[in-house]
Amino acid sequence: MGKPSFNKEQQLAIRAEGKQILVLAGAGTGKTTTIVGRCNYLLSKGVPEQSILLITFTRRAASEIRTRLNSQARRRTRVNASTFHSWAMNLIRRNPKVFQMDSPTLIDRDDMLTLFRRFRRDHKAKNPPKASKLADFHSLMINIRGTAEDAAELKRILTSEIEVYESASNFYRNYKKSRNYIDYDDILECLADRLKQKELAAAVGERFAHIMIDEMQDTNPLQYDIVDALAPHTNLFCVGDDAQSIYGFRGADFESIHAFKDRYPDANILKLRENFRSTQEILDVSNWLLRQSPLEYDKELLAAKGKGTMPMLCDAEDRWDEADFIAHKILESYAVEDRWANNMVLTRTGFGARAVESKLLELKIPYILIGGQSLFGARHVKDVMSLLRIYTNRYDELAWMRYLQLWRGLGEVTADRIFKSVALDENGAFSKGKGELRSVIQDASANDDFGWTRPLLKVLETANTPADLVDSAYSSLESILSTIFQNDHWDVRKRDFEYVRELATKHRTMAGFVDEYLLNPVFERDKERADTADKVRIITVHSAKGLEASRCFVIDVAPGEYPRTGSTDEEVEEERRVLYVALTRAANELYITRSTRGWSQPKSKDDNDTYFFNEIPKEILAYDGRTDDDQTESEFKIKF
DNA sequence: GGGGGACACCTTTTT
DNA sequence: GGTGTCCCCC
Repeated sequence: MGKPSFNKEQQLAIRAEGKQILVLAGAGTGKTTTIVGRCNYLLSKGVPEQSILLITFTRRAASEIRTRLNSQARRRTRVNASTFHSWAMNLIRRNPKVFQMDSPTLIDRDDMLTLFRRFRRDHKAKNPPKASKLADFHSLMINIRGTAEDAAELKRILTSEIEVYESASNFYRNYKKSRNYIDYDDILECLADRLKQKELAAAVGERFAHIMIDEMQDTNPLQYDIVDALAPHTNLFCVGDDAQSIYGFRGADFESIHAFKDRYPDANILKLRENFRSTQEILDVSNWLLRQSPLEYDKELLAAKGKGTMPMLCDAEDRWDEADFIAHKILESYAVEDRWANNMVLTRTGFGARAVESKLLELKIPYILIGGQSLFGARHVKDVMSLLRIYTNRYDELAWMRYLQLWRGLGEVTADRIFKSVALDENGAFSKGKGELRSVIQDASANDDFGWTRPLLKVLETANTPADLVDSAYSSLESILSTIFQNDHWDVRKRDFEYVRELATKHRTMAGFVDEYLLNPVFERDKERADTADKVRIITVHSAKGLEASRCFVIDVAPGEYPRTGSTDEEVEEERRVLYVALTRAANELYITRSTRGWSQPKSKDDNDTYFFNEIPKEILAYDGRTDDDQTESEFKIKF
């Protein structure tokens, strides 16, 4: 990240004129560099920092950009780099009247699933699908701004089943509304709907006169509605690559980027073609993968740095053998390079890298795992946060239910009764008239057989900085939590609260803190400053987009996994792009590993037929059998 | 009404 | 290996 230098195409993009600009940039062509360059260019022309808004799709990408901006400016800039969600949430929080949202409580996917589970229980007769399917369906419907039928078509749901999905969706929507909850999708929906008002769109567009959007291909219809509303009032600078569109499950359509010119007829479209990241051999394999697609990506990346070593496909016996191979390659390289962080292990799923993780642990190789469970998704943290959520919003039913059930002998039915008695009036409406939470709890404490009123009263006495509240909540729940988790790594879990407290010190209000931890999740094992530490990175492909490493291991590239068994044609293509993103993270060395006996064995013959690497030409990929020398063919009988 | 044991079923991906 | 769910007993 030294002094930035740009090639011709990048310079053109950085200085491009026009109200709407789209930069089509292949993998490794310096997208982030260009965005940061453009940003600095605008600043040098006198554009005020706070009128620049930089939108990314993951919090990781946002913080990456922020870091680069800060290091170049040698201070904290006031350029706003954030995800669509956290930017929109801030707008809404600061303007409750405009958005008609009076301090709503933000709920996460866990809460969402809890509600859909409740629906399933109450509607058993309808034989509803899994809560996660109901949730995905609802979310997709909102994100494509379509009807239940539209969502059903994308999800291949039978017409006869739409009704259940739709009624679950309605239940969920009504529930949120009655309790003043908003979820991730509501944040964007609320903004998109309100921006239909021209004056508001003009005001927001004026406030954020330059909006830059990274990974434009991941924009879904709901987000496009926001962009479209602002487009006449702001300057748009978008960067994207159709071949890296991997968020179809969230409603993004990779072809929408091709329609940019139709959407904005005066748009200025530019291209970045030169790849600075990888060796030609790595790009040859990546290019080959895209060429096999029936879709015309028209993408042949050319390596600016020329030739290097041949990527390698490695067949291991099982997951542990695969992990062993990777760990030893890393150890070998460390002996020469003296740097762990040159290595990145790319996994498709959060749990897929478990074998690698334990192997690294065993060999004492430092690593961080990115994209796993977030700190605030951990049960014990949610338990403590439920107490603080009640403090913030006494009508937060989900928090009450979780909190009350911490007590032994206090189950769902009793919890529900208590919640109703403290938060609702006789008509089931919020009991605004019942007085302060403190006096309500005090009244309840008279016949509290369990002791649930004590922590609440204690928290209510606490001076209200978020850090003090976290302390107070934790210390009053410590004994009960240590009992609950006594056989479940309590000693490890309890250490998390120090970190939660530290995070809380950065916030002035509890509501702001709660928002922040849901919108910018902190990853459990990401705690010790990922960016500065020298560690091997184990990361999901989705989180790795935009990142690179000198040596990459793409694991579990086996039949039945790439593409996944039972994928539709569209899904197969999305998975091809997922693999493409993974391959193009590598700068110098690329290892593609798979095992014949893992958890994901090919489930059918089809898996072998559709497998992406079936026909890979020998000339572009080296091969390591990992078994006896005479055995050159894997058990899959892959033509190689 | 709550707890606990036995069972099945998984496992995308992010905000 | 973990989690959700069902069912039976206190």
